[in-house]
Amino acid sequence: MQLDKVVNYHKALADPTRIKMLILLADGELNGQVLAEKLYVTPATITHHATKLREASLINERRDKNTIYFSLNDYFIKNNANATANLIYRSADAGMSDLGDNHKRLKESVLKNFFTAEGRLRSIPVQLKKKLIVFEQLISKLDKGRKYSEKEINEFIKSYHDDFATIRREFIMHQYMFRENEIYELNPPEMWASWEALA
Amino acid sequence: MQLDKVVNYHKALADPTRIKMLILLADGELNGQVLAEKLYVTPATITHHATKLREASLINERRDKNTIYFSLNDYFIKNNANATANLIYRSADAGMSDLGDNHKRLKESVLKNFFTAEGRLRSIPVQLKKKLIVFEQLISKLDKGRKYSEKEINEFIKSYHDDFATIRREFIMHQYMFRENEIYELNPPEMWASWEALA
DNA sequence: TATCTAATTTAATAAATATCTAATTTAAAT
DNA sequence: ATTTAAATTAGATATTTATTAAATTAGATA
Repeated sequence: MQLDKVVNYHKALADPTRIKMLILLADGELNGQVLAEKLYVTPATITHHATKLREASLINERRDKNTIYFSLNDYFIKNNANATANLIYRSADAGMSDLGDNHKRLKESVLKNFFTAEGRLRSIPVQLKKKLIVFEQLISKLDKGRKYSEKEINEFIKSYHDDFATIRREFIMHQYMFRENEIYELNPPEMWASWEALA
Repeated sequence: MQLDKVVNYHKALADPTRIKMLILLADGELNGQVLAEKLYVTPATITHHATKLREASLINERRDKNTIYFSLNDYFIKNNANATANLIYRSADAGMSDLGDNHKRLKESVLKNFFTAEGRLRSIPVQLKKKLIVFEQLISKLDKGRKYSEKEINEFIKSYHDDFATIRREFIMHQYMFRENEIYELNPPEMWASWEALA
């Protein structure tokens, strides 16, 4: 269940000292001593908070001699927020209606640029919006209601892109599929992390 | 200071029972008794959580006779998430000349400050937004459609900055270029992780 | 080897918080 | 005016968590 993940993400951000740490790190990497000084707490406290931020994937670390430098993990800070709305609204109006022209155009452009003429995936988009378009294109090739073994899923993804592990993980993360006892199955579209939540 | 607001927002979502309440409410309004029953807690507990959710503007209430019906406040659930990233990224560098203006101004400022008169890159910006501006400036000097060897790419980057390895890696990471069999080539701009995603 | 430095762990404490039961309030309905 | 149903408040308890001082670890460096 990803409930815990969402809760932990918010717990990580539910403390003023940790938010201040992130604000400081937005200016560039800093080590524990410096953070402690700027925030008027002891290094032990920084270690404590760094652990929580690390567990939520909000920071990265780099060691240089005895010093550990912390920096932001941009990706997770930006994208985890969506996971919350997606979790809450999974059954809500993911319906048709206002598929704006913009999105239609973006979709065309993404499908054209990220897929080869043979239909292979060139690379995984970095921008979430585009990534979801790509994933939904792949997902549309799977059968609703059918149960897939992990091996089958891997083979399926590999027919589009070599990095099947990443993509398989993201399929779960964005709730296109769910896994139970090593068996994978599509979720209903209402549960997908579709682009509409991102406006 | 909006720090408290952001912290409170995350505190409100940092509890599994409250997230479950919101998930239930996504299907439509419910009163306290029903919520208590579905979540296996007492009405008093629901009152407690409702107070926190109300303080974070995540729910609305409507009274009908003796019954109070709770419902989601869509607006705040969808929009407060951005406030966090904004707080983290915006309040950094508050002293510099790029205060929340349009992108054109920021771009001018970045190009002016991060490049020498001779066009060399002084340093790699830490802030993602600025970093992408710098990268796009470099990328604009490469030829679309042309195939580059790794050595050529290294030489090209070195003409701007000594740390060619980092920059080359980031070119790939942010999808300005792709690499195949040691050959580098520009991606179309639609694939770039451009600044627009960060607003 | 001994020493220095940054970070972590440990143990203790104080504050915050999630939950319950029991009592109280609110606003009908009888 | 009494009764009833839903919600809130108050008080108690157990858990979590933010913080610190002190001890320990992990890497340099002399």
